[in-house]
Amino acid sequence: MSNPDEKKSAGKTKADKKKSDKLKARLPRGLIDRGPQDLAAANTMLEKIREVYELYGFEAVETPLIEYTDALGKFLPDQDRPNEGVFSFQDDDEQWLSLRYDLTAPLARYVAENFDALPKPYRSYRSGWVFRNEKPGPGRFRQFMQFDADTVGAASVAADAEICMMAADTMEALGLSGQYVIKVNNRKILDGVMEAIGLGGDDKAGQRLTVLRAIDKLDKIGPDGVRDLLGEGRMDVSGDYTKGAGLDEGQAARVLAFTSAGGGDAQETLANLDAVIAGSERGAEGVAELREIAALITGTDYTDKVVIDPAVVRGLEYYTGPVFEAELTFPVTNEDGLPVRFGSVGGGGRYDGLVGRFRSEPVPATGFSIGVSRLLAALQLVDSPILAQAKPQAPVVVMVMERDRLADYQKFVAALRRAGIRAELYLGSSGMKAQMKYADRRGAPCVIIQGSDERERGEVQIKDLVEGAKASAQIETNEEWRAARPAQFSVPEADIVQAVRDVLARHT
RNA sequence: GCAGCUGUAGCUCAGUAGGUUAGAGCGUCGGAUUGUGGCUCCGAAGGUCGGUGGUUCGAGCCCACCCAGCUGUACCA
Repeated sequence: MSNPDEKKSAGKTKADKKKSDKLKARLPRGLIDRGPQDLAAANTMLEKIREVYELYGFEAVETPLIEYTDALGKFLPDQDRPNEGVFSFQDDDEQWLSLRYDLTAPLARYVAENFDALPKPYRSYRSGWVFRNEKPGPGRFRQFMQFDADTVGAASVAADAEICMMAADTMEALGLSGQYVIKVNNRKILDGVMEAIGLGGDDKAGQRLTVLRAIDKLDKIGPDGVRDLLGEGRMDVSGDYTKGAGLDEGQAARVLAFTSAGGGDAQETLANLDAVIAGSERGAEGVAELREIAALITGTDYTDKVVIDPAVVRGLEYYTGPVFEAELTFPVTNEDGLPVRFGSVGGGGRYDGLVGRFRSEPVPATGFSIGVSRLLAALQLVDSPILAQAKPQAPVVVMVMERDRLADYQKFVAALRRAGIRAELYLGSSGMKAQMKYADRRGAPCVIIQGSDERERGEVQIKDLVEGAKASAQIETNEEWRAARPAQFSVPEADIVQAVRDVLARHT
């Protein structure tokens, strides 16, 4: 070649120029790529959930990722900040469209639009990506997957109870037996309490919402923190101040009495709640509904799995009755060994008003949503055996020794594929060593080698890479390693399929 | 949005009170070994020191502003 210096400097200037022009490959924050292991794990999980939902008689339905903005929420995007919270954009005709941020609002739209054609109660499930334009955090992404089941057109709390039992069965199917709890509460009780302390009426809606959010943070900031948020406000450790709901001490005490009404068992909790809501008609209705749910669950397999917890409120406004939350009961730590606050991995409740937005008559509905991405992250952090069994099998690699014999190699590959064995021909341009490295990196169970020597004998070499790796532990020098050709044997061409099967059988 | 912390190679990080050509480990690629993945050894590629401006004879280091990331918090229809 020419003068290396000259070549180097010439190459460098060129590369520098090129580099500054090049796009930087980067992923927007809060979004992730998923590799083969992640996909296999997620698919396994989705399949388990789907089986449970099917068993309960729910049918599949899919709606698009994009909806008219007004179908998702109450208002059009703020002209100045159209992407606040959701991702929104305008169609050709200037109508606002948004990426869905949950699967409930699109279902309500679907049911309303096809109301007359659907059997009622309509029971359906669906999974898919949803999008939120919010600050991401551990286990929180801007695109994530949910798996929902809903019963529309059934006002009975039997529908709510069924949803809870199905949520429990789903967690069992995911191998989380004894490691989760489905918490149930009823919005009407809290509404009753708020009514009783003078927070009823439309003009107090904002204040009621603040109370809901304060209670929602109970497990994070404790009763004292909640008390501050119910009153004047709270200063957190970072010095950030959150304005409170402005309740007086008596009112706050009343709310806190409600959240701490949980007893040793359902009967005790219900009795405590009766006392707390004394005098509120709406509250009494809520307790009665909870009592019915308890009656359907107590004494069954679900007694310890589905529990009444008055501190569960859910942040959303649209819930009108029973609300549910699925929570993991084991501690989760991240890669650095630090504890991670996972919160709930699923939630739901009754939303009797949501379909009614599109129709003149009210339509009762209840449903449950599993945060697939978050639950998957939790399962991965605890090395769940459910995911371990989902490892994809890597292909057998047929190596290319003689460039002009590609047709022969292709025949080997085809024979393996016909036998249902994942196989591929090496399609790169490198030599044998690189091909071995490639196969190793792919995780191939074995490679097929046929050079001129083997071809003349009508044979192929099969090298078992898994056994070979074990053998390498005993071998010190490379000379020895290469001479020994560990875990390698020769078979007639006609016996390739059977020989590979034998190798695969050894490693599964 | 608010607050704190952090930005040096693909990754994890050194970088001495401002002082020549900014380093290491891992990873990547190549060679020793033109037909054998591991180990070992040798070598190479890879950097606008987050950006801009300022102080200085001189800035990866000091100052200002900006940007990005992380953590907490708020919001999350």
